[in-house]
Amino acid sequence: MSDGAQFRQVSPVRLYQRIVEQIEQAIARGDLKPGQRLPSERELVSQFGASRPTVREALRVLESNGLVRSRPGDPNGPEILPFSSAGLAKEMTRLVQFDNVSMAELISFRMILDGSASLLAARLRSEEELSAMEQTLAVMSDAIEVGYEEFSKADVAFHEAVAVASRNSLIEVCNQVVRGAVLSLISDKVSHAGNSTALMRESLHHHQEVLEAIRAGDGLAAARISRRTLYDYYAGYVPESEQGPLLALVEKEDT
Amino acid sequence: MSDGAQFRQVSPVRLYQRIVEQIEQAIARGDLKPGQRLPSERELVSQFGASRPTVREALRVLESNGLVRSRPGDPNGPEILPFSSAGLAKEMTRLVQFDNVSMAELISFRMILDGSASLLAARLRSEEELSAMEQTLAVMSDAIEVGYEEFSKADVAFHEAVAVASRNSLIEVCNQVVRGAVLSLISDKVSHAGNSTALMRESLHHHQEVLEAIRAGDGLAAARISRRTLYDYYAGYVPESEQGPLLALVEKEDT
DNA sequence: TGAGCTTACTGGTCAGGCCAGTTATAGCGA
DNA sequence: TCGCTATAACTGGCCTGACCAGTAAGCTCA
Repeated sequence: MSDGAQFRQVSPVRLYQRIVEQIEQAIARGDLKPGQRLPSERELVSQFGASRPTVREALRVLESNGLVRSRPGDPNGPEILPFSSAGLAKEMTRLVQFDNVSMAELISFRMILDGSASLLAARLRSEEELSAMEQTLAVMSDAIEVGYEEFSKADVAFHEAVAVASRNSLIEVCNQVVRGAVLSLISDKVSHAGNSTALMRESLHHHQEVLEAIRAGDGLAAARISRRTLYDYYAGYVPESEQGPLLALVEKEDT
Repeated sequence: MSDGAQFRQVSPVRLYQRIVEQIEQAIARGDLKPGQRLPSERELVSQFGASRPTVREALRVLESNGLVRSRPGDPNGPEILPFSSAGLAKEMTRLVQFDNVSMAELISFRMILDGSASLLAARLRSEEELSAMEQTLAVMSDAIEVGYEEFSKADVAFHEAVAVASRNSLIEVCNQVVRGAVLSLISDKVSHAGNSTALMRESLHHHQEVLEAIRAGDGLAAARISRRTLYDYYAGYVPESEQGPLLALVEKEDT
C-alpha cells in the first residue's frame, strides 16, 4: 500500500449525467417538491446550455427512475412526482430475475420480513391498527365464498396492515415487493390449484392465530406462527433439497 | 362493480420504452449475457426502426439502471454488464432520503436482517464459511491498532461473511445496502467520535460472541447477540423518542 | 516479424425541423 | 354579463443530418 496520494479511477462524465445530478439534488434538497413543475425542455436547454437531445436523455433517465413525468403538450412542463417504491420494486424484481434468486430464498426472505413485521406489530400496534387488521380478516372470511381472487386480495391487505403496524416502512416496502415477486412466480400454478375452499379456510385460520398473538402482544408467538403459516402455504413450491433454510426458520423456537 | 369488460388505464408508451423493454427482456431471458455486446447505436437504429436520439434515450436509461455500459470509440458496441446491486442500493438510498425514512427504521431493519443472517448462518454454515468468519475477526483484531478506517472495513467483511453463510442472497444484498445507507448517514459523526480503541475492543468482543454462537449452532443466541450488538453500537444516533422499535427487537427473548 | 501509422468505425453532442397533442385565452354568441 | 367554443401558442415526441474526439483493427514499412 502506497502512502502517497490516493487516486481513484475516473470515468468520463456525460453531459446528461450532470443534468440528472443537478435535478436529483434539487429534489433531494427539497428545492423541487412533488407537484411542482420543471421548466420546459426548450427552457432547460438554455438553462443548462446543452442541446435538446441531451436534455431529453436526462429527462428520460429521471422519468424511468420515477422522479418526474413528462406529458406531451402540457404547458406547465414536466411534473415532479412524489416518491414511490415502484423503482425499488423494479430493482428487486430484477434482482430476482437476473441474479438467479431461487424460490426458496424468496420465501425464506418473506418469512423473515413477515415474521419480523408480526413481532413488531404485536409490540407496537395501536387500537386502530388492530381493528384494521381485524377488518381485513373479516373481508377474507367473506371472500372464501366469492373466490380465490378476492381471498388473495384480502390476504395481501392483511399482511399490509400488519406491516403498517410494524411502523417500519422498509419492512413494508420490501415485504410488498417480495410478496409480489413470489406471487408472480407461482401465479400460474396457484390460480387453479389454490381455488379450494378448504385451503382457504385453513389459511384464514392461520391468519386468525397470528392476529390473536398480535392482539395479545405476544411478539414471539406472532412471529413464529406467521413464519409457519407461510411455510405451510409455500413449501410445496420449493424442491425438497432447498427446504433447509425454510426449516431453519420455522424450527426457530420449537425446542 | 360492473361485471362487464374491465378496462385498464392506458398511458402512451414512448418509443424509447419499447426499446428498453425489448433489451431488458432479452437480458432477462438470457439471450444477452454479461460481457456480450449490443450492436452499435447506428445498427440498433436500423434494427429498431427508430432514430438515433430515440435509441440513445433507451441506452441512457439502460445505462443508468446499470444494465449496459457504452464507451466512446469502442467498436464492439455497448457492453452487457453483470448484475449488480448498485441500482437497488441507489433506490434504497433514495427511499431513505426522499421518503423520510428515519434512522430508527434503518437501524431496526438492519437489526432484523443481521439477526436473521446470524440465525441462518448458525444453522447452515459450513466449516469453510466458519473459518472465513474467524479470519475476518482476526483482521478486525489487528486493525484496532491501525485505526478506525481499517477496523470498519474488517467489520463490514465479517457481516458480509455471515450474510454469505446465511445462503440467502436477498439478505446479503439488502443488508449490504442498508448498512451502506446507515454508514453514509453517520459517517461524519463516527469518523471522529468512533476512533476510540476501547470502543473498537468492545465491538470486537461482541462480534466474537456472535461468532461463538454461530459456531455452536445456537441460532437464537446468535440472532439475539447480533441484534444487541447493533443496538448498543447505533442507539446513540437515534433520538430517545424513536427507540421503541429498537427495544422491541432487543428485548425479544429476554424474559 | 514487429512497430508505427492510417482508416473506418464508435459514441457524444449539437442544430434545426416537423408533428400531434394540450391548454389558456380571446372572441363569439346568448 | 356570462358561458361556451375555436384558435393560437406552446408543449413534448420524434426525426434527419452533421461534426467531433476517441478507439482499435488492419495496413504499411522497416
